[in-house]
This record gives sequence, C-alpha cells and structure tokens, in this order.
Amino acid sequence: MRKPREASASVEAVPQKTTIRDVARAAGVGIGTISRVLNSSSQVSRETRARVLEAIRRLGFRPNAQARRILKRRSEIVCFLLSNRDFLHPFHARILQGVESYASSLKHHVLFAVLHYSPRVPAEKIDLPPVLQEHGLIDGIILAGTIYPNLLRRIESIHMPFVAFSNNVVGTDGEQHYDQVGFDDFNGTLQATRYLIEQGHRLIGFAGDTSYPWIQRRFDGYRRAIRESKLKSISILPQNPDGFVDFGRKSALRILSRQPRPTAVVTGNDETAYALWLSLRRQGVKVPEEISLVGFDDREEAVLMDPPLSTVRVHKEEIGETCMKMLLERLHHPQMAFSHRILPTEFVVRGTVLHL
Amino acid sequence: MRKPREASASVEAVPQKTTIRDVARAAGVGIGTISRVLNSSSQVSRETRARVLEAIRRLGFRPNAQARRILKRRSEIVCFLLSNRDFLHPFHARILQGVESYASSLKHHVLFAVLHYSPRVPAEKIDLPPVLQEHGLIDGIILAGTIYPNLLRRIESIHMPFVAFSNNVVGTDGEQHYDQVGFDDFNGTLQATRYLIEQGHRLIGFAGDTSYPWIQRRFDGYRRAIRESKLKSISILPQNPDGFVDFGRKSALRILSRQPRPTAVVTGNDETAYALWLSLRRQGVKVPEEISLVGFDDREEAVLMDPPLSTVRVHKEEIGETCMKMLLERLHHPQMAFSHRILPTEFVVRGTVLHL
DNA sequence: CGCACATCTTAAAACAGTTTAGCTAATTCA
DNA sequence: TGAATTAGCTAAACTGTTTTAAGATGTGCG
Repeated sequence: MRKPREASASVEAVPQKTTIRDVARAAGVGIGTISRVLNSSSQVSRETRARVLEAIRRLGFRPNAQARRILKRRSEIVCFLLSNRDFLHPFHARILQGVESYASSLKHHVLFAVLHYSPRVPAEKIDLPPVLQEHGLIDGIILAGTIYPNLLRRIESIHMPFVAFSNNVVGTDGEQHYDQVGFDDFNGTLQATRYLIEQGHRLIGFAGDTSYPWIQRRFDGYRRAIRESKLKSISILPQNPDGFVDFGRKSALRILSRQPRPTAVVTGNDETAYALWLSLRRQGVKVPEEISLVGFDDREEAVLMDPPLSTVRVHKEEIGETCMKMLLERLHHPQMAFSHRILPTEFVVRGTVLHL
Repeated sequence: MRKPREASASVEAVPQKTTIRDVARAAGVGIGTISRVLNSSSQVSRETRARVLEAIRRLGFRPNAQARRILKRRSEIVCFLLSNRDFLHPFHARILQGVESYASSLKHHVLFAVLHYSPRVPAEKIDLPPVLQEHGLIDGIILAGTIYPNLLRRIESIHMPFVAFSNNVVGTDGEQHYDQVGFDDFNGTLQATRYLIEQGHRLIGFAGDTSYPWIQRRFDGYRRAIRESKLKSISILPQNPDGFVDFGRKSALRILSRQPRPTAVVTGNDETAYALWLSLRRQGVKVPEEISLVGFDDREEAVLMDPPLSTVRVHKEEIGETCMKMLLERLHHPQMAFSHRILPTEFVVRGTVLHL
C-alpha cells in the first residue's frame, strides 16, 4: 500500500524517521495510546506504559515537533527582532541571552531576526523579515533596537503579540497600546548625581547627546538631583559630533575651558564616558584626581578603563527575562491590559569618583 | 458539521485564521489549486490564478508554516548553538549576524540556543537544549563556542547535519568527520610579525596564553616569521594569570625587565593587547614610541585604544555566512565529503606600530 | 445476574497544508 | 472525423501528530 519513498529519498536522503504509527505497531497498541503516554500521563495502565516506553526507546522515536504544533496552535517559538542596529551590540546581546535563558527554562525557543528600516517610510512599506510574514511559525515577538512609531504600527498590523524593549522607543509619547519592558533612565542618573553630591561635589556637569530620548531622560534625572541640592546645572552638549570619539574630544575641551571648572561630569552613557576619559588623559587631566566621571549602562568597557568606571548598571539579562515573561503572560491572557514594566538600575562604585 | 471553536477560543483567543479551504471556497476552486498557485506556478491557467490571488488577498490568507513543513520534511530553520560561553561576546555575536544575514536572504530562519557543559563529562551525559531533542524543528546546527570532543560526539549521536566554527575546537587532532569553517590563526600572526620585521623591528616578543590551541597556532605563526628572518623568538607566557588584566600586568613587567628590551610585542589576542597597553601606560612606557604592539581578532576595543590598535582582522560575519552556506550544501548533498574551509585574515595597520 | 460505573484502549476525526491519480474539455494530428 | 495528447482542475489520499467519541473490559453493588 505504502508507496516507495526511495524515489525522492535517494535524492534528498531525508532520513526516514520512525513515526508514532511504527511505535504503535511495535508495542501492539493504538496510536492514541502512544500520544497519551507522551503527554498527559493519565489514562494509561502501568504495564501498557512500560511496553510503550520500551518500544519508543528501542525504535529511537522522537515525535515530530511540527505536527504537534499544528494541533496545539502554538509553536512555543518567539522571535527576538533586532531593529536598526548595525550589529548586535553586547548590550542587546545580553538582553537576547536573558530571553533565551528564560525561554529555554520553559521549553520555549528563540528565533533571532534582524530588520533595517527607515523611520520615515510609511508603516505599510516596512519590509518585515520572512519569519514575521509566515503564519504559525512564531507565537510572538520581542522587539529590541531602535523603535520608531512606523515600526510599531507595522508590527501591530500583523496582529501578533509583542513586547517592546522600551528604552529605545523614539517619538511616541505616553501612548500605551502595547507591552513594554525597560529600565529607569531617570532614577539612574538621579542616583548617580546624588552620589557625586554626597561625595562633596558641587560643580557637576552633564555630557550627553540629548537628541536621543533616553539620554534626555538621563539628563532630566541629573537636573532633578542638581535642583534638589540647589546647585547649578552645567550641560555640555557639543554640536554635530562626528561619532562618540569626536564627541569626547569636543566635550573635554568645553569642560576644561569652563570657569570655574566642574569637579565631576555625569555622562549620557559609558561610550561617552570612555571617550571623555581618553581625551582628558590626552590633555594631561587625571581622572578622578582632577575630574570625577560617571557613566551609564555598565558595558564591558567600564571595567576595562583605568581606573575602572563608576557607572549605572543596567541588568540586561533581567530585561530579557522580563520581556519573555511578559510575552508569555500576554499569550496566555490575550485580554490582559497592557503594561509597562520599568526595572530599577543600580549605581556601581568603582574608581572614577573622588571623595572631596 | 464543524464544531464551534468558540469554546476554547474564548479562553485562549487564538485568532481564527483563514485556511486554504476558505480561500478555495471563496475562489470557487479546489484546495489543491490554491496550493499550486502558492508553490509550483505550473498547471494553473492565467484567469484561475488571478481569481485565487485575489481571494488570498481579500481574505488576508497566509499559509500555515508548520503544516507546510510536515510535508516538505524540512523546516528551513537552523540552530545557532553557542556552547560554554558566559555570554554572547561581540565576536560570536557577529558570527551569529553573518549566519542570520545569509540565512534570511535565502528565506531560512535562525534559532538561537545556548549550552553549558563540562568537557570532562561523557558524551551521552551532555544535556542538549530542547531544540535539539525535538525532531523536525530544525534542519541543522551551527556550532560555535568552545567545542570539546565529547560535545562533538554528542552532536553526532543525534544524527543532525552540523557545521562547526573550528577555531575554538579543543582536543581533537586532525580528525575530519564533520564540516568546519574557521579562520587562519597561523597566517594571521605570520603576516603581522612579518609586518613588524618590515618596519625594522628585530627584537619581537610574543605574549599569549598558549594553553589555548588557537593561541598556540598564532604563536606558531609568529615563530615561523621569526625563523624566516633568522631572529630570536621571545615568548612571554606568564604563569597562572588571574584574568587578562592580571595577564597584562605580569606580561608588562616581564617585557620591561628583559634585557635587551623588545621593541615590539605580538599578542595572542586584542584583549591581551589592551591589557598590555594599559599596564605599559601605567609604567609610563609609551606605545608605540617605546614599544610597538599588535593584536589579533580586531574586536571593538581595538579602535577604542589610543592610539588605535594595529591588529589582525577576522571577518566574523563572513565566517557566519560561510557556516550557513556550508550547512545548506550539506543539507542538499548529504553524501558530500566533509570539508574544512579556512578563511583568510587581514592585517590592519592602525597606530600602535612604530617604523624604526 | 444485571446494571451502573470506572478504567483502559482504540478508531476516527481533526489540523492545515501538499501531492497525486484521475477526470473533463480542448487541442493536435493522421 | 475520430483517436491521442495535453492543459487545467478536483477529489482524495497523505503528512504525523492530538483529541474525542465510542467501545471493550473489569469491578462493585443491589
């Protein structure tokens, strides 16, 4: 009855795997019983189960995941979509890791996909990667990278549950039509700046490109701390920087030319702090003896600096885990109200802050 | 006839998607015709095809990927397995990117999975991630991270096509029972060292932990270049380093205490070069004025150094692409002989080498 | 003994597609 | 004109699983 599959198999050589029917025949039971042994452990007698398990072992049977997923109507695969990043930065890499780690602990899988799009193109023109075009392959999406409103609308249009890493969302103010996970930019610099003030600093500058909304929020945190203590804020926002090394150079010059000179600088992120550190050293200005420095993000570079950088640590794996957790909640409770979870940051004291 | 699916749908709210049968009904044709329109474009008349496409568009039909895959016996998903890495380094992140980029250009998908295992545990005891346990979910594996013989045997035992990133394979000598892609450690340092010699250096040291086979190969390349020019090799291999910062500190001391002092140092990788650079600066030794330095890998840190590091560039994305390409070849030609593709490296001249 | 009931088990339907055998109608050719 | 071929399509079989309805078997109780 069975048609010889050799014809196609000899070319493609897809190894003919044992199916549930082979196992059923070998164990002398119906196919439904095999399925029940594999899944719900109820409704199968002790000795039948033993016989079935033995047959499974002997034939080396592994159920076909795809077939199972059709019925389940759930693939237990989620997509980690990295948008508009030249490459997978360590920052996002660690978020991905958090996603993977939580997902795999719950027997879920993570598909990695990349998307490049222009913020100015209309939503419907955004060409999503094939994974998202398909139907039935993935259950939901975790959105990381820079997220503009048009991408959000595009993703919404395919009616697939998703969670966005919120810190790099740009240009949508306060709308809340989707799930988000992020960390606390504002309180991060607030704490960092307060720490500087506690250490006796009174002239504290902020260097960062506030055209990015997340840097703007960090700037706001800095200003809050400054205002709390009735100090004067000193913002260093160089014009048209050409990459962050250039930004560091220009910032350094502006800081040094200032009278009176600040004793400490809060930076928008670790990259800026690093660039500043290099430039200051070049000018013969010692960190932290002459100028204290704090960063934000706690990237790998932070501990590589000399002295290692005091910075605001972001728990990147935890962000990934929370994204995954939230996506699963959404999948199980589609009607649930949208939420925005903001995870706390942590100020890490290392070597770049001097106690005055 | 059809059972009301509301019962379960109201709870899980899986959106009821249109199936191929709905489209067939709407277009007034058989379901096989829809399938034929979607796949092989033959055997369908012009006007029928138009009617079907119109119905597909109107109903917003997207074929279920899982169902299709059962029949195709190919999922077009590959797994990128990162083994024994604390986190996804930028190095491997870029390989992953290369894999993703090539895969998605061919409408394939990439699953990201992580594995931690002990090199000493017997192969059959290695607990593979769930993706690899399942059958039918992925077509093949790209193995990255540190690969010991037991992992190789374990992967072979599940009879799934795979390609290994070979540079971090440890402890298997010359066996060739699987596909590999790597880059050329030996020629990388060979070129770098030759370059130093061309620039007039005659006392050139090598600093690196040769207990790693890949660093050993780089050391061999260095020695070849040294021997070619009848120079004397100077190896700096500090004992029991505690992390690479410590390695850098110890190496710096050993270099400086040496009489006569080397004018240039070839390092095992960029991390070591960075650590050395920091330590030398601390000792007041100027790079490259007093000592020239070359690295290996061309990590992000390389351009962050001051002056930026001259190093051996590894084309990480290309490695990823080649892995993916090779895996696809393997999938289409299972009987093909195993091969080991070694990609060339490129010496990048930046600022840390002085012309004598 | 017969009935109700619980416990296993099986056959069949379902899932959402692909593939093939076979049918109809149109076309080609002697 | 009639037979052979071809194009275009449909219905049915198939993929490998889960789920359900129904059947078989065994047990407790009046």
